[in-house]
Amino acid sequence: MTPQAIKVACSNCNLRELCMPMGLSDGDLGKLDELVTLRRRIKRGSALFSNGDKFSALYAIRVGFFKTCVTTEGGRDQVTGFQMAGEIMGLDGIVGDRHTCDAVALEDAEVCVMPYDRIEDLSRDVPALQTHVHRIMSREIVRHHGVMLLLGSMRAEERLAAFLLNLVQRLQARGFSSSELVLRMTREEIGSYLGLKLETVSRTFSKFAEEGIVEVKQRHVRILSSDALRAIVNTPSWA
Amino acid sequence: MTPQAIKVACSNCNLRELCMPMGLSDGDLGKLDELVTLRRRIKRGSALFSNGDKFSALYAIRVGFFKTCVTTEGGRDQVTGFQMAGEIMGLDGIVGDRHTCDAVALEDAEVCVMPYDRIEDLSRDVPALQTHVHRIMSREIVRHHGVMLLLGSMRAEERLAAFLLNLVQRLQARGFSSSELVLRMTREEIGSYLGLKLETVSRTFSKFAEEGIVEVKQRHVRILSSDALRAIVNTPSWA
DNA sequence: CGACCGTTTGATAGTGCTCAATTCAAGTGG
DNA sequence: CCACTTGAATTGAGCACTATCAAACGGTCG
Repeated sequence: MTPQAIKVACSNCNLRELCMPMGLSDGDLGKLDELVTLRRRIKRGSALFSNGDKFSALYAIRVGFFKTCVTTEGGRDQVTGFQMAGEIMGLDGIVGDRHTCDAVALEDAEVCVMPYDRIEDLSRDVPALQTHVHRIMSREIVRHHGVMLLLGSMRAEERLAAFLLNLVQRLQARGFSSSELVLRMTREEIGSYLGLKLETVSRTFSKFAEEGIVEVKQRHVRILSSDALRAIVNTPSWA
Repeated sequence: MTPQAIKVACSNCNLRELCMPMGLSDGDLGKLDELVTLRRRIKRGSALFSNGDKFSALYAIRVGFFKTCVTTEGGRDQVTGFQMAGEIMGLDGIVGDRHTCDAVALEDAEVCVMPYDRIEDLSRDVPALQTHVHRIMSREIVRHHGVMLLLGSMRAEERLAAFLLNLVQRLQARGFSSSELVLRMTREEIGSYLGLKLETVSRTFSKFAEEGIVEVKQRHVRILSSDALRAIVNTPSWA
């Protein structure tokens, strides 16, 4: 077995605690290796899949950072999420056999391709995988509830604070610093995700910086007081 | 077989085109009847399940109308959706084995209880059911993308127009009028869902009425021009 | 019939948006 | 190597939209 082949296997992947294999026994984990038939590289700025594309597989991010966004005929545009290593993309395509959003790489990336029909077959044989697939989809639904809370009831500062806390929390789970991060997206993309204009995002960053909560130099952000951020999120303006 | 027993069966349910049995063959449909072990009545104002409750089943609405909402420690509150006959509730509970939102009946209701472990077992035997469960979850994810678009990029009029169109479209699929409807929720609940205050919802209704787009008498709404509503949604204010 | 909850409507204030100018970082080509 | 171009980020001023506070109205159900 070549080193190359070893690297493909889920059982040896350093993301196995976060990604598809999460919670599977060693025995089941071996079967999962049949699932990932292919890896695909996506250059920064290009799409892994786009609205209207035929749905055929789910994708696990190995390296890189993505945004997903929906667009309407009317030209309305909305970033629906940012995805990082170990996270699963493509669930939107199951219901109508076509993707309904775009998945765009914000930096050079690599994904594991998991053909959907194989997932269905394999999860009939491996109950733990079946459960896990359900969990992944349920987690996405619960995540959306959080986003609705954010978009529906928070003000600009609260939204940005929640956004930063969410990002560092996910980065920390991947072994990165919980106080320092490099944003992979523009102010406009952050704004779209948070339901704000880019100027408002920029101003809010500046405000946080003035208050000594964060240091911001372009896309480099250092969080000086995550407690302050948490207080902003947990203490609604009307309280 | 008593008439009572006949009514329980999915195979005889008048919602089978919309609900869990959708797209299943007659043979598979018979197996589905094992799934629904119990029906449960919920009085108006009380909860089918609440945040923190142990997750054990998914629920299909037979009659009635629900809202789902999430609440934070900080006292923030957000309606995440309104559900009507034939729709599935409880998917949020899968990931953490506990429900993360409340499902409250907005009128006297009745649901079919589908124990989750049976769903998992049965969908291993019935591939069509497995696919269908995945589709239901995927549909929920795609629906959330639409809500994000609404909350993230629309103004009050656009949100309310989109809300009304969505409601009548779902009601029409259930055989109701596509121009007349009775709102089962308060202005405050509509506002929470749309990220607006109740006064803004009320004012926007009045504005639509002045413009001759709808007739509004309390919770009775008659849509006079769904084209006008569509135009409001499809033509962003900045266009 | 009366009390109460939900709704409507008005006046005012605040938050975030729009338009616009400037700064900054990183390439690109002479 | 530096002037130039380009895209992103910052900052300012004025305004539009929605929230807030407050009062009056109406329907529903004990």
